[in-house]
Amino acid sequence: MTNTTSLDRSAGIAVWRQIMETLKAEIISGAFEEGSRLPPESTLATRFGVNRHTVRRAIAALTSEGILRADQGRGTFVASAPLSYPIGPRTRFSEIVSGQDRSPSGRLIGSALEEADALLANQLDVPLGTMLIRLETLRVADGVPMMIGTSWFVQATVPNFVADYAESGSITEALKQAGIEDYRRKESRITSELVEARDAQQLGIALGQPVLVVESINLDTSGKPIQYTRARAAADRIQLVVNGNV
Amino acid sequence: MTNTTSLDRSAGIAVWRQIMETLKAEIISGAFEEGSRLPPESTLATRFGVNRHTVRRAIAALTSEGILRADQGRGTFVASAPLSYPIGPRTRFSEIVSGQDRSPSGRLIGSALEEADALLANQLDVPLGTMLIRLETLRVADGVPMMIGTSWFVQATVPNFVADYAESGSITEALKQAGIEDYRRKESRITSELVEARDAQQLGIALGQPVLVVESINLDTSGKPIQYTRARAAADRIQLVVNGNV
DNA sequence: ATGATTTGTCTATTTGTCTATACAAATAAT
DNA sequence: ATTATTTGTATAGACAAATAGACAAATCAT
Repeated sequence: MTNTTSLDRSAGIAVWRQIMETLKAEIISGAFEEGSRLPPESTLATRFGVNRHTVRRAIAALTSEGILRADQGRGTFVASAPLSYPIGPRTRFSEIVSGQDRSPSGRLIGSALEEADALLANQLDVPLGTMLIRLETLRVADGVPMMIGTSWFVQATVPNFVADYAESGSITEALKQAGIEDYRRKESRITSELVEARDAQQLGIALGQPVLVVESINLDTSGKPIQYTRARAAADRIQLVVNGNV
Repeated sequence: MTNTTSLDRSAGIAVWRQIMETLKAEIISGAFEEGSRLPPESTLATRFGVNRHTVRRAIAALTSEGILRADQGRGTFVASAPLSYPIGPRTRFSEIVSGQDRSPSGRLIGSALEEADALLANQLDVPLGTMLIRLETLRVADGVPMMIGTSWFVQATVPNFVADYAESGSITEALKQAGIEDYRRKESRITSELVEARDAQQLGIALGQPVLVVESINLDTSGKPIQYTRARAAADRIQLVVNGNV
């Protein structure tokens, strides 16, 4: 097996982690099937041009994630190559988002109070340190988790928001309770990242998989930002469609 | 001052790199505008709960990427915010990039003739087996590879396309040569994948990193599809901005 | 049973990262 | 001019990461 992945020793990323991620990507991509044996540590060490102990650390990390299992004398095996929901034709992002703020299809999985850092303060156009409400929601379609959303609101403008949202299950409804009758989307910024551990668990996707990240800002009728949302969706389940007449 | 991004000291990722990525994300998001001054190193050090030297290393990395510029005695400034790529019905890469004071350049890295398979035939609304021109282009901004695009055209409608494109470096120009004066975007479908080996090399990113994938169809004035494009961009370099509703 | 292979453990050494402190050099404000 | 602020440079120590070598323990092939 050849080694296209070269290690970067000055990138601020530990070598064992680079090896870990390379192996993980290969397992995910199907280069090693579930139950199959990995090359022995010594072989991997030569392949990556690295000491055996460094490979061992990478393997240890993957073992603690449940991806590998090492048996003394036998070898190291792929324990669980999780897992993709092959849900046929891709769900359209717009279908979910169009119903997003109105139908109670979102599950509240957490909320918190926190102070605005530089990024949030800028997005919501408030001073640093302003108290914000953070809302974590999970969108599910046909029993399959689709999207995790984190929304921030300025606490002062929507004081009783969490309770209202919990009751109605609708952001629109909860905003109405706070006297905000209408709002519109300012813009959405779309990018993509590797999934974080917590999101991976919630979405039921493997670490090392990409997620689509959509950051959006909603404005009230006067143009003041009232909501900043960062949604993460499993990239292999969701496709975002932008029409020409936007 | 709080920071939502907490530092992980046992993840195999150097603290300076985590700080670097946090700052970069904040610059991209617009928390610091181009030309504006960053908080002094000592302030950032307190904010991240870290020694000043660690912040300095993060800043050094961003400086060598051309994102920051540090002046002794004055402060550290945002030199050039990473690129945003707003898409819409009439957006063309070169227009956007030139609008942001970056010099556009599309490099032809390959072309071929091939028959339409089921997917392409459907997208371009032609019979199976129709001869298509496939074009591989690499977009570069300020010397940094931004995006790889694969475009398919129906050969019969643009017979001399490859030569025309090679000469002008512009798809719009090459289409004009074929008598197509104007076109508009029908829709764009956005998703994300793990980068493929060839793309990784062209874009200069590591395997296992995510890419944004934008599939789009351009129509001529009569509504006939003339171009189907599948573009891949390094997710940490390009951000899609969509105005209005997604 | 024997030997080869493979993972597990241990110690030692070198290199990289982060902290701590101090001071120099350039700039800005007064 | 003087002072305060801010970036640049230097040194030293604590700790993590990576290398190196050696050996034990389990498994497999013969």
